[in-house]
Amino acid sequence: MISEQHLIEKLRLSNLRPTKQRLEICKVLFDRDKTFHFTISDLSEILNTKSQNRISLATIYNTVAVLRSKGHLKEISINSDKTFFDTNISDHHHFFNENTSELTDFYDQDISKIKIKKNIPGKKVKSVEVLVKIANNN
Amino acid sequence: MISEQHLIEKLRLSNLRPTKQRLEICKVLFDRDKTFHFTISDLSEILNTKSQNRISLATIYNTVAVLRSKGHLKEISINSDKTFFDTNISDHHHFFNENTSELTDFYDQDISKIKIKKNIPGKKVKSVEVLVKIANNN
DNA sequence: CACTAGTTTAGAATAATTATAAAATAAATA
DNA sequence: TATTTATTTTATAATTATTCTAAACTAGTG
Repeated sequence: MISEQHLIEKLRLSNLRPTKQRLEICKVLFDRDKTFHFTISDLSEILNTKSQNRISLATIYNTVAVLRSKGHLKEISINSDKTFFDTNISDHHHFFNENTSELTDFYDQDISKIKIKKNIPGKKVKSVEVLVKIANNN
Repeated sequence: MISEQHLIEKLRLSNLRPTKQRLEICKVLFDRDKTFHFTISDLSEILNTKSQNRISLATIYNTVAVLRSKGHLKEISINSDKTFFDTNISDHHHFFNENTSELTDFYDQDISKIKIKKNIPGKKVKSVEVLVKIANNN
């Protein structure tokens, strides 16, 4: 349970005005126990069933984009028709179940330390993402 | 330099008729020294400048899809507006340049050995892909 | 309260991809 | 070789996620 005050702080610290819409979206995204993997349409559906005052799709896109740019959400590198986001912004990785298309997190302790020995001159590493594709044994 | 005969074999072994269009596409894809990373629009552009008899976009989509399903091409897990494919179907990894959207391969010798310490019961690891996002220093 | 910069919104625009269904063609059969 | 059948190609329309636009709205500041 995260207080509204906490969410307001979070937004303010990123120079984002705590508007009604952003607070509602943030409540859905961040007031939960477990990591949340979602697409815009997932989020949109939740918001529209949950609350009576509908938030426009453009606002949902805008808000998710700005939260991502401020580092509160992570975009997951998966090739899909829809973009996936993750509320878990720590360095972690994913299992992708090829049978069900479901994602599961795994963390640094679940993988040997990754060290990239090659570097590209003039470029800086922004992120290292590991995607482990899994499927049924049979 | 791959002979036309070799490409015909390749197609036949996958139960694909070696049509004029497929042979032209396969020549572009597989008759090269280095790995080829491409999007449909890249491929389309090459085919249309290279040859006088234009191949329809639908055929390019169809052919790439069928080659992928037969295991001759790999779809790369990147979240982008366009889907990337790779003629290198072996297990290997990528740098993704966020400024130019270009991909660069890197191989096992360029990264410390990856060992996944977590496993999902009843599931088998199909692939481990590492995506390193890079960007300009400034 | 009044101002300003930031935000929301509906709807239009864009663009990748998929679907459709008719025409063309490769392979199989006679 | 001629005929038949199944596959493939094609132009075009349809679909769909995402971005753009510009007007209306609102939060914060003085």
